[in-house]
Amino acid sequence: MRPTVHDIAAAAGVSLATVDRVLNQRPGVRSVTREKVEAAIRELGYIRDLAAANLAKGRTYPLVFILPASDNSFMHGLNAEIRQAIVRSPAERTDIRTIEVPAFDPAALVAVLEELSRGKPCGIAMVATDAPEVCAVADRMVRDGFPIVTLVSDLTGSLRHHYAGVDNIAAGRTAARLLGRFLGPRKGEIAVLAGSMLVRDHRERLEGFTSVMAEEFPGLAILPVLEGRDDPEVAHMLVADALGNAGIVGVYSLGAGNRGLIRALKEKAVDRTLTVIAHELTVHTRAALIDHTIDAILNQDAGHEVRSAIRVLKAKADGLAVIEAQERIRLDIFLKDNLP
Amino acid sequence: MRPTVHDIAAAAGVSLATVDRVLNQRPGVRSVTREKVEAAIRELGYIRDLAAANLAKGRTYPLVFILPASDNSFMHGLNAEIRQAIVRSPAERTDIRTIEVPAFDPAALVAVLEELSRGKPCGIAMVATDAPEVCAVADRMVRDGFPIVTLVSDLTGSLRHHYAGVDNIAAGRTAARLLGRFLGPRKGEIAVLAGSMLVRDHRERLEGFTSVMAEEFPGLAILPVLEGRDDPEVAHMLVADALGNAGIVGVYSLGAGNRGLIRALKEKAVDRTLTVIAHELTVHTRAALIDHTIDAILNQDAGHEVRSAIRVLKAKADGLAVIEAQERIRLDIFLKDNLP
DNA sequence: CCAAATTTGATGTACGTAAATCAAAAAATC
DNA sequence: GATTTTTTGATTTACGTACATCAAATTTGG
Repeated sequence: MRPTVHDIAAAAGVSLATVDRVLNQRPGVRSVTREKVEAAIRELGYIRDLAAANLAKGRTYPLVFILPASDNSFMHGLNAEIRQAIVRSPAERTDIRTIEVPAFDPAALVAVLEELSRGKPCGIAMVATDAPEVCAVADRMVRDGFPIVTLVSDLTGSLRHHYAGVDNIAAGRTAARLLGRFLGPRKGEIAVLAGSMLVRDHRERLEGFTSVMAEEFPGLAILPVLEGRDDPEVAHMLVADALGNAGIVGVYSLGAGNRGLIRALKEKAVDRTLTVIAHELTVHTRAALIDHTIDAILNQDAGHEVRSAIRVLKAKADGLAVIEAQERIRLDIFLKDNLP
Repeated sequence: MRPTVHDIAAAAGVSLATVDRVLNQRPGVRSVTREKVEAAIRELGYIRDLAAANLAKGRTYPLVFILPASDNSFMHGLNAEIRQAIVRSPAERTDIRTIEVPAFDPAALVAVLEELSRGKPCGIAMVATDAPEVCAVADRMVRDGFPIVTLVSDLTGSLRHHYAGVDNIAAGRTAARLLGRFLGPRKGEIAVLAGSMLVRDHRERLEGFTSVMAEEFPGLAILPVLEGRDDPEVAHMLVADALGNAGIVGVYSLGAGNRGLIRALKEKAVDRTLTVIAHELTVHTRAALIDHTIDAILNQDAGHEVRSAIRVLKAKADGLAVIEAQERIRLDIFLKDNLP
């Protein structure tokens, strides 16, 4: 049987009340006695029963998710996963709420964080806009004891406890290698469709992509990046226009707005053998993968990200360790054969 | 606040004892009253607090992992993950033990299951040897109320509650497409190295592989399968021998024993441009991926499989739902750029 | 309508921890 | 040595559920 508070009280020769004072760092214990108790805790290998403690305290974990107000499939999916987590809240003792902030707006995010830091949430998960002022507030809050994890998009050089998202440089590198290998000996130009170069994940994907392309596939030249603002209409226009260039042999779409990309490909490239790699598995990209319009999809699992963020925040709130391997968000590579 | 047993007792106009009798299906309740209580439970949306219940019952989850006594990297990794889970046992109320059985020996597995069915484990996870007699015992135990999940290797047509492993047909298909696309216009022969065609996962990988190859890459011919018995020495010999065939342009290694494969490749194929796809990420395959001896690795995450099996077994023991998406074991595709 | 059987209520204890109160003991101060 | 302060002990209640016991009420059978 696991030792209980009673056992350590007996072992240390003190009363239950004193053990409780030590365990919950309440005042009124001489340091000699405190050490006696701590010794007993170590010797018996006491670990408190979190479930029993939470029951006694009537504890819940108030968590806040801060999300950008972006209207794309991925953010919708992320929202849906958070709603699922809210449904599971009773069983997990969580109390989750979401706050929407304008996208790419550091000031708005800072304002929300400032507001939260006056409150009592025991954990914050945010899709971070990567700006120094955001980083500064986040770091201050971390130092004040707020568990903070970044979700999907990280904060450069921040003290945040954890990043629940994929390694976007690796994603870009992987895309480059897949594209390069799929094209084999073919030479030509590669069109890159991004959302905005102001977003960190997009910049990083591009960075990874261009570096592998330069190092390993010198026969492929990257054309100037098309910024589709994650908007299907804009993306459609840009890609349709770019496909006028007959030298293009491949496309890498590293952001959202793939509906527009797919439409443009179906209109303009029926007769051509383009190799296309896109990010994010949606109904549209899935269909395009199946009908060979797209050759591979790189994906991050929003459900995994949300569940991971919650697990990590709870663990940090309790001062517990996390299982690193479990919380690593993988870059999923989907070909038409391994779709879920 | 969540409703408690007290609330439903009050709402149904009965005593706590009666509510308890209904909740824990104890006898001595008229069906009229039982229905009154059940109505109150539904109306108030009562869900019992599992943590409190487990505390009151002093419940633990005795789980058994049945593993083949195979001496390869993957099984060692699986064992290590189970040991990690055992370390976490106190916090998770699990009580995990492992049993080793001879590999590919249905009778031995059946004997162990029979033995367990006389005992009290609340859940069994097993790397199944896919034989009708195993399936029969497993199904009987499922009907008797034992939660059973298959791990890594499934039981054809069984009633097991869950399979914690990858879709091996999809894995084979994915390998074929990767190999086909990487080879591009090249024509030639493909060597396939398996462990044993008696193992279901290997059969399935081969099945998926050959079907995609036949459908989509007619220029590539699959040579007769080399059965390396998951043994590096045997694999080395077979591959070294096969590489005498100058028509070989690609290799698919769908089992273990990759150390031998890699050695053979380094000895015999330095001057050739072979495309190689292998299963299972180990120190050896990882190094080979980095030095370009291998082009892609397909992997199943043993840690994820073990944690998933435990979550599912606990949920089944409690009659709870599982999060399907969370328990789906993904086929990881590693290129040298997205290694963990 | 009475006796027997069944159903229900009332109550208490337990699980392991948190948290509070009040009294008792020990230590520090003068 | 008396007084104040600090430290400790003893005890209780609570969290939400499980489970056991015994008495009281109700239903059923004859």
